[in-house]
Amino acid sequence: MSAPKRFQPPTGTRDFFPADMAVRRHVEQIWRQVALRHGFDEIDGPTFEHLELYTVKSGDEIVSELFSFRRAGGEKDYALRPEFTPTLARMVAAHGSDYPKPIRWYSIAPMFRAERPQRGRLREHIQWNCDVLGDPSPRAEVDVLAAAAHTLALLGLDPAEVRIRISHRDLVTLLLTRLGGVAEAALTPALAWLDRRLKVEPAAFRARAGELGIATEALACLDELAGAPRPARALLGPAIDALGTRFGAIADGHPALRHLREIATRLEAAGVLDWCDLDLGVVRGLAYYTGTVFEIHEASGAERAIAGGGRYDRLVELFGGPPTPAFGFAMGDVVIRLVLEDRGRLGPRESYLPRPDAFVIDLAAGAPRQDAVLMQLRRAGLHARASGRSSTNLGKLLGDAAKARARTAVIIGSEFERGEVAVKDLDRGAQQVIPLAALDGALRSILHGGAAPH
RNA sequence: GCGACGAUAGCUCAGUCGGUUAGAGCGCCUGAUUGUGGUUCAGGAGGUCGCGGGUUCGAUUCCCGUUCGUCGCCCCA
Repeated sequence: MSAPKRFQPPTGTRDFFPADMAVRRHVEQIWRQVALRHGFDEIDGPTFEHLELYTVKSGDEIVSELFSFRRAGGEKDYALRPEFTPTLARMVAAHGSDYPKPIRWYSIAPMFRAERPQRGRLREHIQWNCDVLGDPSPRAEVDVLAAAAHTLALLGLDPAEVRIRISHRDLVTLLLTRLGGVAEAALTPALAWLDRRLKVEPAAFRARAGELGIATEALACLDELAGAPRPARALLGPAIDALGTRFGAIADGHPALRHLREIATRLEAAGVLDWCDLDLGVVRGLAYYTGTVFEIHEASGAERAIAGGGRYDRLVELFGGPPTPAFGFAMGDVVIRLVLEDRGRLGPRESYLPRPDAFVIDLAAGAPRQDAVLMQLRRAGLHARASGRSSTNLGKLLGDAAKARARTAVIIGSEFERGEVAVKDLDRGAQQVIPLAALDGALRSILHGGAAPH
């Protein structure tokens, strides 16, 4: 026999052993719970798509960032999905008309990218997408943003720790053209450079901005509006309060500003406005965004963006569907988990594993009666486990029960001949002898917090 | 695709200025007169020092390569 070959997981991927999986489920369950409560239906699509789905808008450069492949002997190019939105837009373009508008869908699924892993970025991660399609009004934004804020709260974070930074591409464009003097042709590179504003040296930023034709007036305004994001509450007041004296007068009455103010009004009513900042520095790199864009960041700027999203009113049309305004966002599991760890919001990993309702111990090791009791409990809907060892040492078996974090131990001993078992509440230590026929009820009474009768 | 740094027990790490049997804590297994746990005590198992090559009398230690990881660049979904 040849020497065994040891395999490691591929670069940038993760193995989820039980405790890690339990933490993952903790986050996913909150995502799912929020989506459900907010009226989103779950969908999914293929894990890989035709490569063209991603290149049609972004050009061929993006291929190097995708895992793309071709079936042996085949001629079609495929790619593991790097994001969900193209799949969603494709699905809506094909069958969106079958559903009443607005469509509110979510998905929780793995996404892939071929880049070198670094903090907060792996080659495979689990991503939650939440989208509203067919509603051009600010209600779409509010539906999504409220779900995002609700999620942050349920994860144990508060508005002092994480901020939802909201922006609008039309406002940024207006600023660049009217105040910055940027020509139409230079708009796209100017927006792209803006996206990098906080990642490069201020001097380097100004130098390149000058080349792009962005006037110093606009840069000063950006420093004011994007350097220190102001609470989105400012949108409830005059335009000058929200956008400053220079830009406020120009933007006053602009549809984009009106849109943002309507969003703010509704966010206030929903009780989530205080999670939000207005930050025109948020542009987002993706080409398909058309209006409102936002990112969620840890307040101190630590870690990468926790989530990001925006309006993509043209994308469904681009994939051959009817004109369908859309707004959505995506949150990955990697960064949010880092933030929760940074903030000490995650307990010990093991604490997320499900606790067995009952741990069945048979003092005559290996007897079939143990299987009978286990199945009785399982048929009654309880989570029942037993030790894998063949010991009859009750102390050790109770140790196993404690290690499994079981809530009760069902001990099968000599009483079994009389049709009885001992039931021990492992959290409180109390123990009683119960007829087998009454076992389910006795366990449920313990599990539901009722103190065992003394 | 590029750069820096790292890899010793299941986990977190110490150590070897190149030299006999490589250590600790935690975890795991066994036991402490055979029906009561998460404490204690005593034992025990477990490492080709990531992998491959080179230098050397001798390499876990030095050099090169490689894989994986961490952090950054590019890019950003």
